[in-house]
Amino acid sequence: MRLIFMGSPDFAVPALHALIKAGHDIVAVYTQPPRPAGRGKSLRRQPVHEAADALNIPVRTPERLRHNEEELAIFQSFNADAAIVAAYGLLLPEAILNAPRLGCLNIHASLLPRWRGASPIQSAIRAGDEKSGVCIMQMDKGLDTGAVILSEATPITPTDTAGSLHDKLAESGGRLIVRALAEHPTPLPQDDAQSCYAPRLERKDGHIDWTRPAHEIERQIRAFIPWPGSYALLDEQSYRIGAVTLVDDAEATALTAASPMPGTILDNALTIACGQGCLRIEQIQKPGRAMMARDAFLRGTTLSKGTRFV
RNA sequence: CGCGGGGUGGAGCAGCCCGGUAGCUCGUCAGGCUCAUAACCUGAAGGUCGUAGGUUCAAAUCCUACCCCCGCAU
Repeated sequence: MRLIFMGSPDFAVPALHALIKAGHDIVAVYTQPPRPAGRGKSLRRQPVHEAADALNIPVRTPERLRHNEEELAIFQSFNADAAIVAAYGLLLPEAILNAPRLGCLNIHASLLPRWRGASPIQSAIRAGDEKSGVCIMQMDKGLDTGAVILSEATPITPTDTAGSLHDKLAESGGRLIVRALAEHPTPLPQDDAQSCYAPRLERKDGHIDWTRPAHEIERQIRAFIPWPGSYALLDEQSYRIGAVTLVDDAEATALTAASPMPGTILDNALTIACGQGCLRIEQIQKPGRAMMARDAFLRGTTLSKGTRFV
């Protein structure tokens, strides 16, 4: 088929490659404009942009599509059978949605209607969901509200991070979109009553709230790897926490017998009191340094017992 | 020229501001003590202090350039 591909981050790249491998004709790629990124703040092209360049596919990077008649005309002129959208990052106005013969199909990294929105992968892990997945939907006006054409579930393991799950789902997305175009399954409307939202994350969301239960903090830390990461403050400085393990109930009960304030360091093994239970820091990163294991960290850092992360 | 923090024996750090031939904790190796040990004691190996220049009688320490790593920004 004659397709327009719209996507930006790494998540969308496997889908682009899968479509090409399946023999589809990608007549144009839409992606976010190059943005200042990385050290040096130099302009950097989106992963999809890089991939499209490597494939010699024309790339368009409009700042917006709403109220953009000029871009709409160009979009229509591609005369595409369908547009495939994967984490593009821009809202599509109705005129765009209706332009291709088969409309616009979206690859979304959750089992809709659960986790509509910008951070479906992180949200599923943080909430403790047992599975996540990918949905192909027929896009409509709303935010991730379109009827679902195909879906594929992926279990979330106890050691999954957003990074590891992302990679599985991105690949799943590539498989599914190819199937959707080949099989034309009947779209199934979403049950809005079962929906929930996954808001766009900010750096600040990574600040660990030690008053929450230990198991929730553990999930957040995995959910926020590699971004935005989780951190705690000690002496005005930000320490990134890379991995923790839950302390079993018996030990936790003994360690927290004195009802320490959440965030308090309980022993010489970096065990931290939480709102409920406690957990042990396994990987930690101090300012300006690389992530390191607990024992390495403790060798070069003197922490008096009783100090508290905030 | 976006801002800031780092690169010191295998690991993590101190020393740098106030130049004077390298220190701490741990690891490694050997020996000792011990029923035994991740415990303790003794000893040893291991570093061109990121790279290249410069200043100086003398540079990890001051100056210049470059390389690599980390954080802010999505």
